[in-house]
Amino acid sequence: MDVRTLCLGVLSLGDASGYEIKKRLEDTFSHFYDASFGSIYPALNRLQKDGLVHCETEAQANRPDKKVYNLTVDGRLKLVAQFNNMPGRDRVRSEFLVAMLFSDLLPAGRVGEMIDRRIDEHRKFVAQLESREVRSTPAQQFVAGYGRALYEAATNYLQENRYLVESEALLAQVDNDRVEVAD
Amino acid sequence: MDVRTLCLGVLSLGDASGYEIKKRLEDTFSHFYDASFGSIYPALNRLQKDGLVHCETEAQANRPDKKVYNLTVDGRLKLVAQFNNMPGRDRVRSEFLVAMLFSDLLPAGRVGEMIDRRIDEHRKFVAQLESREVRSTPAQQFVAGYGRALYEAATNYLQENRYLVESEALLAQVDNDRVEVAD
DNA sequence: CACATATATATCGAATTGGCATATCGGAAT
DNA sequence: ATTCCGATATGCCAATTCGATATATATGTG
Repeated sequence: MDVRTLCLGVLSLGDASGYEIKKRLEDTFSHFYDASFGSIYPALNRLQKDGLVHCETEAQANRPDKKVYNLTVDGRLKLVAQFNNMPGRDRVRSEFLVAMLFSDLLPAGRVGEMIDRRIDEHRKFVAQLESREVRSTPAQQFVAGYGRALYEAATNYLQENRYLVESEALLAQVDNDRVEVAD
Repeated sequence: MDVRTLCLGVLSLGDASGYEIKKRLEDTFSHFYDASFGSIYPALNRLQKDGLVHCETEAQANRPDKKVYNLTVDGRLKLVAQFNNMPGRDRVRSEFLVAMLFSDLLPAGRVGEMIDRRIDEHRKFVAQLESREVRSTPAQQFVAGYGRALYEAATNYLQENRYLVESEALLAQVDNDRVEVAD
């Protein structure tokens, strides 16, 4: 699933400019997908070249012209065709978990700070999701609920198991002190 | 956090070749990080050029020479220095959830098939994690347990809420049938 | 006996990121 | 008062990363 397909998907929910596509990804997709401007704009250009989207330019005062894209029939067919393949594995990149894995290299207190911050981010995210969930389709509720369930599980896990990495960091610190004394 | 830093991290757990780094990522990191050979080998070359790792070549019969890397003092300092910054946001890419969001475009039965497969993958992953968890450090247990907690939460959520997207797909199918009849 | 999988490194085009440039407006902080 | 930041809007570009392919062989599987 590349950014082109993703753009087709977002556009199937309603016409949008590149900028608006990015915003909708941040609003609705942020917990399971994202894409940068540097990939969205070229993707739209190529989709247009391939006749999968149509573009109408709206002149704007004091801003670049707004280019509003909509799906063509070919674009809609292409989107549907993508779902013939089973979805690939999730790709996750968590700097937080890497940091936790190497928590014994972290300065004392840093691990706790990271976990506190993480829990706070999760709380904010769930609150944000719940504020939007009311007026959405079942499919959107399903995806939002999935995010909520996982963030809640993560928060619980962090609270109940943080001692595993916090005491570890503490012990490493004690070791450091001992070495310094030995020197 | 780029692949170079990641390689430093893996090497801090023990000397390894590029191939072995990839395997360790798949074993221990697979639920929260990955990297391809195409990024690992160039990363190791550059780390060597920058004096952050040292390389010893082991000749092998019928195979390319095995290049075993280990951290230099500078490399270890560099790794520790990375953790001065707070970890960035997790980046997730889930084709599965995109497919669920557009479940009304999927052929009937396909959604259920995708969810069944997904649950099965989660079950296998948890089993694999548990088989390794016994002989690991608290930090490794923490990270593995995080993965287990999230996969279990995801499995429960899927089982309890799949009706949201399966009935949706069903209704879309009914709509299609109606259109076909109307034609 | 054919085929997949594991071992091991390397290259290369294509995809993607993230920062910068451009231009203006409104609101918040100092 | 003024400076600075974020929102709006598109686009370019270097650096990074992916995914497929090449090369060569031994071992296990159907």
